Amino acid sequence: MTQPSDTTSYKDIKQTVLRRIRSGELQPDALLPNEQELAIEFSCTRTTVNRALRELADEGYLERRRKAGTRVLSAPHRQARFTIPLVRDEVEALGGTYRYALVSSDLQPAPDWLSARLALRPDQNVMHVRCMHYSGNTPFQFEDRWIVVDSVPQVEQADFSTIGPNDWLVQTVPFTNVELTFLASRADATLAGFLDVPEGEPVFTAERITWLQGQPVTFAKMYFAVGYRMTTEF
Amino acid sequence: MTQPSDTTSYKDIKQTVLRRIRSGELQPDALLPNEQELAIEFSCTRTTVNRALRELADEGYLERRRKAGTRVLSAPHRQARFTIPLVRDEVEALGGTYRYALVSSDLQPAPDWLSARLALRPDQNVMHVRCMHYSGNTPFQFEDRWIVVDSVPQVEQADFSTIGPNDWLVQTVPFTNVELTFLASRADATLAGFLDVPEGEPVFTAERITWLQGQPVTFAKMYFAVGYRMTTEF
DNA sequence: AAAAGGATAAAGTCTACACAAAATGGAATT
DNA sequence: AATTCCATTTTGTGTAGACTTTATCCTTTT
Repeated sequence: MTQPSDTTSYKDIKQTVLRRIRSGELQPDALLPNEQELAIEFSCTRTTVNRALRELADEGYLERRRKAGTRVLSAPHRQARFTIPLVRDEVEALGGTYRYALVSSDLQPAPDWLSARLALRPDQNVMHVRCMHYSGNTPFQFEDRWIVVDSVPQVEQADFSTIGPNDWLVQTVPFTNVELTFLASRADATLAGFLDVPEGEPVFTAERITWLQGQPVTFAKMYFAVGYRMTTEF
Repeated sequence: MTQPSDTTSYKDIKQTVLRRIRSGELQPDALLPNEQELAIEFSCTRTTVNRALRELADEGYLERRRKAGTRVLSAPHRQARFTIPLVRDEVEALGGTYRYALVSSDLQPAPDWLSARLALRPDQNVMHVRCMHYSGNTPFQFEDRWIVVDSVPQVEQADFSTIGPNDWLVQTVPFTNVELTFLASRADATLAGFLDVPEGEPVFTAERITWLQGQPVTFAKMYFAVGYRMTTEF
């Protein structure tokens, strides 16, 4: 239908293999024919088969091991991919007008819990920034962020009154590793005030730790407005 | 070090390009040389360059368009990949003993909100299953699930007293599309009872809708025990 | 029996080349 | 000035073949 050419595409092979898995023709743990044989079956080259199987493995359907061959994963560990949007984009995508406001920003020694979490040496300084993100006049997200001064010395000169710490960091320092956590937390008095919700309200929360080649860069807690949903399709 | 051969691998190219992005040598929005030119620079074939750039694009660093070329994404929309674990695996990974208990299961016409959510015709029947997942004797997750009978007729004969509806579905019906949502909800009296928490407690919640080629198969709400954290690294 | 070693099968990747598909930017037309 | 159209560039994907790497499985040795 869609392919005017008469050759077998790696996409065709992916589809066919997927169909065989779904139909039960290929049971969990079953060993697939090797690339050579599949190439003959689909009358294409091994290169094409390789790409198809490689992608299916990447998507979590198959497991491949040299010499051992390719197997159907018994419990396909399918992965949900969340694209983490920038707050501004998210607000605007929802039709709102993005507005940013700095709450506080000060330099201080890292509190113990943070030192433990980021494996900091005692007495390392951090910049503590708290800020609000609004959609129009409605609170959208309260951000509570710590930036490790030793990893980002420029932070001492940064002015967070007009630019959010996340935007500033993205422009300023690269990062290599991220740990992202979602959880539900309870609004204490302070948070309830910022988000304009009753105290005790459940608040969807994301924590994000960022490293640059093993060096901790920043820890952020993001508290979302009531009713926030983090959705993905796959 | 690791590559004994003297050829340039697509991995080398990926690393080099990533380094250039991180170092600022390649600014956001910058246009990369085309594959031909890069192939000459790295003294390898265009095929190899293609694979490197294709993967970097897939990982969210680059944007590629035919004829327009390859650009550095200004805000790399890096994606978090959550591997959605089976409850049993998750409990056992945390060192607990998994235990399952059926709460209720009955056949009924789909409630309006569900019909709307899954685009069901009026009067379609669903199997409503509620069950608990424990770690030892501690509640771990309360699952509230609806299964569309027209999509999975076998469900009328299924016995959910010993096997969880999720496990049963995985074994029985394939699926093609999933929508996954995370949110924070408030424990009402019923839920508080099941999870053994005070009423009003914030509860981390996941909703999952599954389709098979456009046909809605099942809708599930999973309420997690207090303190649950969904974490990923990337 | 257990450990060590080696032949071999399977996936992993590279080269070299060809043609396909898309979309941009400019030329031609209205 | 706007629109249509088309040549050209750039990525996308396929073929054919070779060599590399890994790890399994079998054989041999301890």
